[in-house]
Amino acid sequence: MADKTILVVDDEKDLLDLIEYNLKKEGFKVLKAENGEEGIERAKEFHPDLVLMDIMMPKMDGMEAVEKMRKDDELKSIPIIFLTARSDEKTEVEGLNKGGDDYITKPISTTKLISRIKAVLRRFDETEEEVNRLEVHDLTIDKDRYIVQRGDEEFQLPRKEFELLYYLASRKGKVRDRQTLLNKVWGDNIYVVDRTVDVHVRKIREKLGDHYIETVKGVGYRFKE
Amino acid sequence: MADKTILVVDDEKDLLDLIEYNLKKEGFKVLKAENGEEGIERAKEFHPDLVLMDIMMPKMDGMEAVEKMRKDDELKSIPIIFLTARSDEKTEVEGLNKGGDDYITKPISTTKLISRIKAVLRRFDETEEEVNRLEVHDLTIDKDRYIVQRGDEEFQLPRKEFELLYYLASRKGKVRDRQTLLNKVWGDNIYVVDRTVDVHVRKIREKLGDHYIETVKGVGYRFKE
DNA sequence: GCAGACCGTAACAATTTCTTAACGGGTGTA
DNA sequence: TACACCCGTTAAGAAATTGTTACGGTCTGC
Repeated sequence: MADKTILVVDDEKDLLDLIEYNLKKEGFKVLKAENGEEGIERAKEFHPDLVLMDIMMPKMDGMEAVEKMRKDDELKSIPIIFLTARSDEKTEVEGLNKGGDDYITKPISTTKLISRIKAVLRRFDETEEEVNRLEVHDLTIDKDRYIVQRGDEEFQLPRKEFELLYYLASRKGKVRDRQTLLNKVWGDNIYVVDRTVDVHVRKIREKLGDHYIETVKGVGYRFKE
Repeated sequence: MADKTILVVDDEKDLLDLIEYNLKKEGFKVLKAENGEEGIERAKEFHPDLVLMDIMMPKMDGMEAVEKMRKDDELKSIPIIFLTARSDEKTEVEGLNKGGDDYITKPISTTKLISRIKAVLRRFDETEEEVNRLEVHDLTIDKDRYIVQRGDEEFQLPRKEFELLYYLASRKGKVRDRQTLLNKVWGDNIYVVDRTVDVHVRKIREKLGDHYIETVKGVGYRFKE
């Protein structure tokens, strides 16, 4: 939980400072912004782990800022907690629809604020954690941890091997020629001899056994269907 | 991405409604079912583009439903995302080699859910192009996999044989002389004796039987109409 | 800076695929 | 029947492709 950066967006400077003080005491890093526009700038620059956003603000209000963030690929996955003065159910619903992940009314006790923040961060950590897994045959290929599991065994493949395996496994059955593999796994304009793919395939087979990746002579490789 | 239909299967009505609401807001069409059995019925009827499937359900649980779907020709290629409660994740998911394409633990933020759905759809869009598949007589000639199927049999033809077969099969009934076949399958400026074609035709016949490619004496070859 | 992991490359071995050439059978025709 | 033409079939060697290993370079963590 430590080391998380939180962006606080509020036009009331006193409140901003108060929140900053309390968050820092809890070990968070804090960024501040005084309106939506500035908030988005900060977010783009620093990619905070969470945004605390006031709804009522000059220049660009919180609602609008959040809508923009949700449309921005860079920012759309950052969790947002709304702050508002009124406990008004209608705005609450609207706020959540626009893409907020939680909603807090002012005034709020700092302990409650902190616990909400931690709750949202925890939720995001968890979902983030479980998300990139692939189950093929008897393998679990976990892209978040860069680990391949088979039963109780765990294989720690080097990056390229892992990514090659992942790419093929996520297209189970489809043949891909070496050039395509290089483009997709190594990158578009990387100059590498295509036999490099062979060597990596061999290393994967060496570790996992050769019954996963099939060779299609004259064409390329394929993850076994 | 728009216009995609998503079938959500979950026994918790509230959650079902919440997910429906959020998916519709994203422009998806939504089908709902409250247990596995109903889910399969809906899937058969409407052929959704993706299924969001809860694992723990009464009547027929998600695991069982997915197994059934994977065995059903009509449904087997529909991508499935599992939903699972955090607690039973570890045990349940290990038995899931059957055919989930992803899974997500509850509770989940809607933004995360949406992004996962889009990711899976994107992956399937990319890979699921029916264009490269040819169905002739009792054969399926799949150029993506470089595999020929007949019923449960699979034939892995060498490249030239495969390409020759594919070329003829995709022009079912049309006769092509050897020179044309060489140009089209071997390439324009390849110097090869035309009897080579005969040998390849023979090999194909040897593997698949001789009732697919017909000889037209004095002219060339033809895939049987 | 050193050890070790990782990556790309080259070289050679092993394997598969392709091509050729040769022979034989069938068919039609003079 | 004899001949010409075309295709089927086979086997051998050529060619292409991949497997495997080893080596140097780079980067990283200690």
